[in-house]
Amino acid sequence: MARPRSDDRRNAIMAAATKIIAAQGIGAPTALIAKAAGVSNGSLFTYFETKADLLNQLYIDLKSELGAVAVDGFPVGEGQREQLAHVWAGLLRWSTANPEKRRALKHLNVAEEVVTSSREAARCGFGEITSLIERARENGPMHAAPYGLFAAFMSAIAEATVEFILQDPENADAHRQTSFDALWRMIG
Amino acid sequence: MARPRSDDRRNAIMAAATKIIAAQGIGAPTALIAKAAGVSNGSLFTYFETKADLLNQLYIDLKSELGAVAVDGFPVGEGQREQLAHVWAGLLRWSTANPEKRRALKHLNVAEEVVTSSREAARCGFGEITSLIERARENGPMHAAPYGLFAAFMSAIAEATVEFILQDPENADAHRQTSFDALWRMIG
DNA sequence: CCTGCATGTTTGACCAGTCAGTCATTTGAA
DNA sequence: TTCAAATGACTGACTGGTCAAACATGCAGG
Repeated sequence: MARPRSDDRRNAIMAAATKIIAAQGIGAPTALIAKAAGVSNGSLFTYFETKADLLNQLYIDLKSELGAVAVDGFPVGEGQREQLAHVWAGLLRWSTANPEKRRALKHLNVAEEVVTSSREAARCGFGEITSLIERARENGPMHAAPYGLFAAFMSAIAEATVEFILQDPENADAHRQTSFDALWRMIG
Repeated sequence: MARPRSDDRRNAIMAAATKIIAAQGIGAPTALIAKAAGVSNGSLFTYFETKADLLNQLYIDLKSELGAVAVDGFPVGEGQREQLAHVWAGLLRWSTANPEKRRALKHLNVAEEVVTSSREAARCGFGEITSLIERARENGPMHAAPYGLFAAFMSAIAEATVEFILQDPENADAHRQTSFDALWRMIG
């Protein structure tokens, strides 16, 4: 058998794409990504059918990683406030500790090339978080609001907080606390 | 004197750019914008030095319009809650009534081509709103939070709300109310 | 009223550069 | 030797921006 199509290469391309897209946005040339991955540009297209395919895969990958990190070490026995605080801290920690991944994800979030089915696929990594949120708000003033609206608020606040922490990292903890308190006040 | 460089043409290009950029994003070819404006592609570059110049002008234009609309009919004598509700309603009304302008603005907001000085220039249309927000939160639990963080929360929530209203226009009023209540709860 | 000229504007074919994706050729493990 | 995998020069499509020619307009003098 010939040298196998290694997953290592795939991952190298994904990692390179993360870096390049974080720096240059979705418009970055595939040739640059291939080069950064130590791969010929022709090879890139044996691992990903099209550029759009690469972007979609990367989106799912990053989003899933974010979801997984946020529920890691989930405090099962605790109250809702502590559980949500845990998830909140996890989201912010990953985003601030992996600025390139976050930045790439930010670009992918608004990219037209990333199709609906990819967005749905990525959502399934957030099942635990979704149900936590549902439970947390069901007795508060936002119980009647559609879930999507509330989820949009949450991720919007998270996004704004991360943006702010990256600008002012010294007060990261304070900003995290401020944003969580604001979020909790919003819930009820 | 020969036919003057009409502002009408400039505006036509701006309007066309709004439409095309809303539909295709920042990457839309200038030729398409020129065509939609009923102008040759060469002419476009007599009104705007470069594509980036056009994007910056358009950004300032749209953002200023949004700011102006939000403070239109500002209820000077009323309480802070009513004042903020007025601004909130104004922001959401403009955004939902002008989906193309909003969509174009959304693209421009994240465009690298739009430089810092343009963003600053656009901010001055929001002076009134800024001071209102400062007054509104100065006695609440967010009084210690940096202004930028709070402003980011606000515009993030507004953005999420608009997105949601456009998906579910029948319940626009309910969503507007929900989001304002959430915002007000956040303030204190 | 017409004609010719000067001034300034509009035009669109064109240019140079860029990009995603292809494919004939090479490589190297089995 | 065999053959899947890797390569990178190449292609065709497209883009922002240019520029020489065409055109509109106002005016002076016949």
